[in-house]
Amino acid sequence: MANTISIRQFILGLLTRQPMSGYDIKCFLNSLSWLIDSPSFGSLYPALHALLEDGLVTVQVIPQQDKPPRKIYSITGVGRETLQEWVRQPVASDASLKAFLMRLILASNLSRPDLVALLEQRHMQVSGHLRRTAEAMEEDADLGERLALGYGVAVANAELLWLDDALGRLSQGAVPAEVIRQV
Amino acid sequence: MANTISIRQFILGLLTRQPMSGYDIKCFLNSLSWLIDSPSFGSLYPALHALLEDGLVTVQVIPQQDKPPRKIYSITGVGRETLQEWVRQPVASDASLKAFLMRLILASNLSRPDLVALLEQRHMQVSGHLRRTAEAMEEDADLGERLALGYGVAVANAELLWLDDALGRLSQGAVPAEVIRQV
DNA sequence: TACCGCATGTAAACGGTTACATGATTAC
DNA sequence: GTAATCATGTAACCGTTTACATGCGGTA
Repeated sequence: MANTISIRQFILGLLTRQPMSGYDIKCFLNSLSWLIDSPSFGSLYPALHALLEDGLVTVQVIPQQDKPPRKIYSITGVGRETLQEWVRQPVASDASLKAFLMRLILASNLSRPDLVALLEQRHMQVSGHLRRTAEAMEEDADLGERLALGYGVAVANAELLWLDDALGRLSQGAVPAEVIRQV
Repeated sequence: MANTISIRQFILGLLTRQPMSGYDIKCFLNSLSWLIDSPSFGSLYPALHALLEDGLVTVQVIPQQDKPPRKIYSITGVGRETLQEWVRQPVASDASLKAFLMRLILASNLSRPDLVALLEQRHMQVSGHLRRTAEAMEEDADLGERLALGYGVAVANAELLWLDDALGRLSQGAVPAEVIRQV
């Protein structure tokens, strides 16, 4: 059960899309920082070094005039195997929205049944939270607690709608690329 | 700009609701763990000790037979002042959903204009994310990225609907207690 | 017998941020 | 002149989790 995704594993997954430098990864993650955490360089570069030492990635150093050389990292065969091992194991039942989103971003590394399983797991978890919250709602609660609970319920319902929609398309034989609902 | 809420400040805020023991706080936070992080005892107890040393809370030790004594913490006058100082300062523009929810849970410590300001800030931030995402959507993106973005957009829209609703009620003169939308 | 709930606490380990260093180029 | 973009990296610091210690009562 992998509850927290270490940035090590996550950036390894990102490198399946294309070879990237640390700076590239940072820029990409910054564009998604409203959904997931964007690591600082202070954790990003050491993570890349660790992956390199474990043989999960390789580097190609591209010198530039008047600038430090770009170091382009590529995932290796061993890296892909290691990623598969991790990405296939089930999400923890208390996984946060961010943790789920990090896995979703790596959807390209999933087979269709695995993608369906990921979405179904999230559906079960969110509907479980909702059910338990509805039961607890009866009790007298403080203003702030009720506000936060109401907010959370609204978000959870939106999640379930999206998941139903996506799972519906997948079950009707849609290829993963057609799962995305138009905004 | 307080982006991250330290558990110190947060549990200080929780103590405005009622005096509680560390164990009580943990149980309450566990019930909300699908929305916000529930700290471990290893950070909860030291946080309580620190608040005590700073004079922001007081303890009342209640002995029990065959069990370690319960230590009930209460917020002091200084504690309330310190909390007010913190809770009034604006949220960081990159605040996460969790960070916002933590503030919302402490809504009872806010005046009505301050509550309105908190909701309006969240509204601006979320609609800003949405706008920027729509602009970036045009570009060719990977399956996982589009899935995650679609998911995030769905959640963000649900947030805006809830915020519009709550702000609408507040502007029509509803007291904070009536702001909660029926589920 | 073994585990869960109650109830507190500490120390080591871990993962991350912050702040620094380097240095050229372009823009306000 | 000051800041931002590009591009890499290190070290100190900080908050949190994990794992441990203690100990009784109820339950499966």
